[in-house]
Amino acid sequence: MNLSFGSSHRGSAQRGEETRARILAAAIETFASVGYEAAHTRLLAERAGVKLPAIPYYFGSKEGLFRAVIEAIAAKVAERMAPAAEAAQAALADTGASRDRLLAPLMALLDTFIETMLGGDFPTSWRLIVSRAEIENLDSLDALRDCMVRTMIDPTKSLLARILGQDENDEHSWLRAIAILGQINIFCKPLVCRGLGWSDYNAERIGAVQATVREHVVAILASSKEAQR
Amino acid sequence: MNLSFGSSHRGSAQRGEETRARILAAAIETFASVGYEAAHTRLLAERAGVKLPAIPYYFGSKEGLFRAVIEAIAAKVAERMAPAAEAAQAALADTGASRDRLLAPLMALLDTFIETMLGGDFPTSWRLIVSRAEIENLDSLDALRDCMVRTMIDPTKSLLARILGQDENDEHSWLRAIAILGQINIFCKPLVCRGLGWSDYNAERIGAVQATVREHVVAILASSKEAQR
DNA sequence: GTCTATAGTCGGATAGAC
DNA sequence: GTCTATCCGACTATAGAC
Repeated sequence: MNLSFGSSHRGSAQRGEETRARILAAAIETFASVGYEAAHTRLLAERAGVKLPAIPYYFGSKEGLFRAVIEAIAAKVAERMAPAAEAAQAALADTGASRDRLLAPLMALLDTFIETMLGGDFPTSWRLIVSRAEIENLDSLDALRDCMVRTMIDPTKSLLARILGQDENDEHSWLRAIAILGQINIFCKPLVCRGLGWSDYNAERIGAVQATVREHVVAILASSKEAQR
Repeated sequence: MNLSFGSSHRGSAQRGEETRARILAAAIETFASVGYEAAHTRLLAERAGVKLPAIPYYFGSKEGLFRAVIEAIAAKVAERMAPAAEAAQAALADTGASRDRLLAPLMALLDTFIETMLGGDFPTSWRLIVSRAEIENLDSLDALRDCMVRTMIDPTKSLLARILGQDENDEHSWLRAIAILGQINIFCKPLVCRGLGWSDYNAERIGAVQATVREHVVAILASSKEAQR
């Protein structure tokens, strides 16, 4: 009996890695659905199909596990945003860039962000952790916050300011960028999704959100252009 | 000794009311700063300057206290929004209302909402509880959610749709209203406030947020009007 | 109406066998 | 690398004195 142990000396390190991954995956779901405090170690262990001591063993502590969860999500966001973020940086580096040369990467950045945050690769549970990150005060959340500022807020602000021919360090430039990103952010809330009668997002619904935001951004840029004349 | 008891038979009920109010006020601060789970009854009692059993005595349980906190905040929001919400309802009831007859209450509604959420009457701690309400799943939060939908989302959606001459029940009308309110919502996050280098909001900063949102709403309405021609 | 004392439960982390 | 068993501290709520 217990044949699987016949070759256990070979894959033991690998089995450890797999256990670690299983705990991490279950922890993402659990922290998202019940929150940090209510995600007791016993519950986390049960959902992962491991015994309780596996958590301190692999992650040091409950907060160590949460930190790992946050880093995994931030890495996924950064990976999905990378092409759009690099295109934005490239356009900004071009000091003589035309309006259209700047507008295209801005729209791509916003579209990709919506697609990343609402799309199937980014399950509802992840959105909840991001939402919590915005209000909770755990040190573990810094990684996620930095990721958001670097990949979204800063490029959006700079592209908008450059298109409008304004100083990108003006307070007004920051306010405008934050307001525009607020339009996307609010759709990450499950309350809003449900309020629309949507159980979850799909390609069509994501497209509708993208269309709405694009329409608003185009309008904002158009009216400011008019005001300049 | 203990002279204060000399006339205790007269004001005992009143003293009870005052104790209740003190617990409620301290609970608002505490739930906001550390969250529901981490706001232990011992901490709540200590912050209120009362002994622990006073909480189950006056509010039944910890969640009863939280429910009372939520209801107090929802009542305050409803009170501050009442004049603007009524003006919006009145304009919507006027089936032949002109564009300007609808635009003014819309702007007043948004301005008042910004003023309510970011102003001094609504301290940072309250904003945090509202933010938590959007993601947490406690039954106690329904009162606050209903208040927000009734006083803000629904009138904003209807006014925008009427101004644009569109069906207010269209999905697009909802998406537009939610996106616009998302611009305000994002400024409620302490992370955003701090990110702007602002320790807290003041009259000047609230004015800057109002100006940004107004500018965007005007642009959105203007460009849609153009598209209709 | 408010207190002290305590009951009863459950939290995270660890020691040590296998 | 994973398990069983257990520790110790902290939690909410209540009982009963004053």
